[in-house]
Amino acid sequence: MTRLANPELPERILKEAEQIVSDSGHESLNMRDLARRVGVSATAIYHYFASKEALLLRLKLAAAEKLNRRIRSIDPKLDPHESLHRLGAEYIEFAEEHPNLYRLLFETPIGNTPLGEADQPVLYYTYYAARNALERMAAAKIHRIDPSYGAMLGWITLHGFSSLLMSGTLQLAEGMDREELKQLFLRFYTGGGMMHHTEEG
Amino acid sequence: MTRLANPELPERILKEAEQIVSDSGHESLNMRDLARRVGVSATAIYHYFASKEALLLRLKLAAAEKLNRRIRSIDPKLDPHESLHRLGAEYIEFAEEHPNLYRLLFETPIGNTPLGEADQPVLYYTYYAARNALERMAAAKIHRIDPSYGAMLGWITLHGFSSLLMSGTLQLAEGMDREELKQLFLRFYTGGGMMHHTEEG
DNA sequence: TGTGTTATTTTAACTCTGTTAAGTCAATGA
DNA sequence: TCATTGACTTAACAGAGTTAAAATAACACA
Repeated sequence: MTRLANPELPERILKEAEQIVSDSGHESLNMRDLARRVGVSATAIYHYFASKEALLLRLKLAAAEKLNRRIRSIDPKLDPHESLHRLGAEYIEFAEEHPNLYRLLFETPIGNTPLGEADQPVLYYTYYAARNALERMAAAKIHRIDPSYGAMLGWITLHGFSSLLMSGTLQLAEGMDREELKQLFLRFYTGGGMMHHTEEG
Repeated sequence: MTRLANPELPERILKEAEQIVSDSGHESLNMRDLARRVGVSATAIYHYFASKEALLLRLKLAAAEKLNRRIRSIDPKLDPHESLHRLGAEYIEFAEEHPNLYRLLFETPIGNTPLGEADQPVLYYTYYAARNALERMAAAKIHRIDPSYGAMLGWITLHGFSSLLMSGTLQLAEGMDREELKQLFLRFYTGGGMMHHTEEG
């Protein structure tokens, strides 16, 4: 059966695949089903992507770019403290809006293929952004933590929040409000830490 | 071919399956291979476990118990602050020693089966332990954060650290020492937070 | 001791999924 | 015009989860 002209098939495959992953999680991506949706035979995909894993890796990078775009949208003229706060908010909101993309980003050691060197910056963007803010703070002598370690700590807490609450592994404990926890978290993350905060005390 | 007596087959299946998952990750658990190792036909497993997913769920609970045992081993006579610190150390060390079990614990929304109510406490043990310490602190008026929210924040950061660094998604940034980050993290987590710590500054 | 019943396990087989091999067909360029 | 290449398709294999049916072992009771 003759196919109607298929402009930019690889793009259409990627788009549809992202849709599926975003809707249902990477574990339910299925080559045959994907092909059917795109309107093409299953093996056609292999003309453009070496394997399912390669395709997932492309989606992973696309998801990272999507998150990074958000982070880049933060007004660079903000003072570093406010920058950090907005970074956290954007990060968490990305995870809230696209939990399955977030899972794809961090949950899968996609096969055993570690990403190439070239892709690292794409996945480390949050870290670099946080470090940048901390370096500006250090320059202004606002505090004394090492920016590299500090940025890592910041990222760690952001990831903890996003992963633990958004992945569906875990509900909130009884009587807890997610929005409230989020606000508390954001202050905790940029600010005083667990012990110094005064909240619902 | 006659099978030699098979005392407690389900236990042997579980043990072998845990071995595989712990060594290679839950994604590489394979019913046929598992059966072969145990020395039994593939379908024999289904006499004791309804499905692969059910088996993984058992392993997940077993992994949770393993972590909880560690937490319970903490001397209850410690003061709450020291308790929290030890809790963090045990948690992280569990993740370091058994990264694949840790992944099983938090990474898989095993199929769509949310755990039953009865299993929640097993998976929330860390949270309860942290909350208990914070309640003791609150009682002693050491600080004023709400113990429920505080415990959640603590767990979130512990999970962030364990997940981000242990899952292999991510290497340490250049020039960073894992042990150093861990120590810094533990002080951050119980103590002052990112902004108040003085480290390598 | 024999015999019926149940528990335990095996063999065969089905389905679904990733993937490879081989073929079709249209466009293209010498 | 014809060989070559690109963009696909159909056929088919292998591995994995799972079910159905058959075989064997264990056991309870007459």
